[in-house]
Amino acid sequence: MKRDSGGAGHVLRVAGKPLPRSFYQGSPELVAREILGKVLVATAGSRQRAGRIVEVEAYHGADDPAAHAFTGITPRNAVLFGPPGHAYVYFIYGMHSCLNVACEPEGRAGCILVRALEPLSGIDEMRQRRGLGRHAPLRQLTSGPGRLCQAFGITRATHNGMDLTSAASELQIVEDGFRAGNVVVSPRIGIRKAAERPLRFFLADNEFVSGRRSRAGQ
DNA sequence: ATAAGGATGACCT
DNA sequence: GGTCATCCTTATA
Repeated sequence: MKRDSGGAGHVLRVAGKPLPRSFYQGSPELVAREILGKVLVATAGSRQRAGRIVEVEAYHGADDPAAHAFTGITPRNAVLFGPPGHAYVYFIYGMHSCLNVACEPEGRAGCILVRALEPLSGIDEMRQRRGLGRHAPLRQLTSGPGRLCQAFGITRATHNGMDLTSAASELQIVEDGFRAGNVVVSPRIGIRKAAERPLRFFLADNEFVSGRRSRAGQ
């Protein structure tokens, strides 16, 4: 797929309906593997942003000390215990939002955290929302969970609990026929508890995966 | 390397 | 009511 310039009035070029609720009913690991390569789409009026999911992490419930759901249901994490396919958005470090998607059947907590996207469309708008210059490298737009939420305008106030499987939803995840190549598994990033579990999944050799690389980028 | 930043939950009184 | 440690990060130097 080609990237567009992100101009106003761009029409969605990713065909297809949002992924169905059944897609999210499995375990977080399973959903994490399968969601790689799918496309996150945010629509606002005639404008839209889209990016391919290239990096995610899986979080469980009572058996995962690093998960928000670990200590049981609270007002903040209630979405995780609800039906799958809904967005769990939380605010962290006083400035960033993070986007998760609830997995597992209703009553069981679990989710995947979206950590990085490859920008596909709405790129100019992403640059604006990120406060970057007109020629900022694409990698600075959506390589990181906070960055991608800023680029897409995702906040807890407007998106927490949103059903991503509804065709009418402002935020959706769709399949566009892309075939994900090799998937790499590693420990999750930035956590202290259960840090050894291999629950981070990303597309091998994709430049938009977050985190430190050998030299280039940041 | 590390400062910035704010919501949350746990634990008090 | 209040305080405090924690937190799935990012942009700087």
